[in-house]
Amino acid sequence: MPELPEVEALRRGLLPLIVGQKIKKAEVKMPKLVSSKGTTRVSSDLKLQEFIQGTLGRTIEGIERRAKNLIFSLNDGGIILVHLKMTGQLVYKGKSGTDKQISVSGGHPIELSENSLPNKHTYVIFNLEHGTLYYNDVRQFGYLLYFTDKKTLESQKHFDGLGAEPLDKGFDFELFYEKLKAKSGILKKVFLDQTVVVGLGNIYADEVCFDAMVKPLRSINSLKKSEIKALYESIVKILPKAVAMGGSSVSNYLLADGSKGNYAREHKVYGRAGQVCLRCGKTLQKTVLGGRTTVFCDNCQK
DNA sequence: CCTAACCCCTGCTTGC
DNA sequence: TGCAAGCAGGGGTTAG
Repeated sequence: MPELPEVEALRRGLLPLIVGQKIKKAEVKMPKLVSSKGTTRVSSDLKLQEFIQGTLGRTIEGIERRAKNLIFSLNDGGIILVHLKMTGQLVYKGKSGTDKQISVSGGHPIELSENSLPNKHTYVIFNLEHGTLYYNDVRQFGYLLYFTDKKTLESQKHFDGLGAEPLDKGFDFELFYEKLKAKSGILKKVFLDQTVVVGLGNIYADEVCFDAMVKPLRSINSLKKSEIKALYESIVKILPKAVAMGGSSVSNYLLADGSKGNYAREHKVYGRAGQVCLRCGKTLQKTVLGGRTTVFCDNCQK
């Protein structure tokens, strides 16, 4: 469930591996993934051709991130927008013999099927000069969209309504406070809707609330300034740490080289309902908010 | 304008 | 053992 730390860790991992490489050819095995996003996913031959032709022979010049989106810029001004949604992966395998995708067990080489690419869930393959970039997505929720230039991307309003970037220098407490106070409703729902601050998903929303000792079910208008300050401090503490640790591999999230992130072991509440609170020892509670499982400590979160 | 419910999809877990 | 229901959740879409 790639959230901001996972997407950012992936971006940083991909940079040295693929920036500067030319796309020799893109193979698309699931045209709907490059045709549209949302719930009405229809394959389009036109979009498929635009994607293949637009990326053919272009060089990847940079990778940026906005919220949980990855933005690949091409040397002719073209852009590939990638969203991993729940189970998307971008894994790069170099041509050098160091990635044989074979492991040795008991002296006999065995194939690691989970690391063998392409696999049954590989839907887009970028053949690069020095290696191959695979897009895998078990549940096919993610998408890769091609735009001829930045203006076209902007005109389609993909980023409209998104809140502040929590890793940016400009993300200070006053900004967060003003944006949060302008909203109403339940704290966690506001975190998940990306309008105040982007990048928190179900994992980090719960982790931030726990760290700040604020219940995720609290209404925005009940929050004291000191509590909002605590939430802010937890966001700017937890997200960079999670990025540095490669994110949380709780489902099938992988880094650019196919390895797993290490932040899952830092989780204090996510996935721990019914277990003891690591801060006060009481049993962690579970509830459902906006259709999402929510875990918190009823004792030490206020 | 808003919010809540539904939906996209597969694989793993749980219960009978 | 099998098989169905439940669950995982980002976020676009739709109904109200």
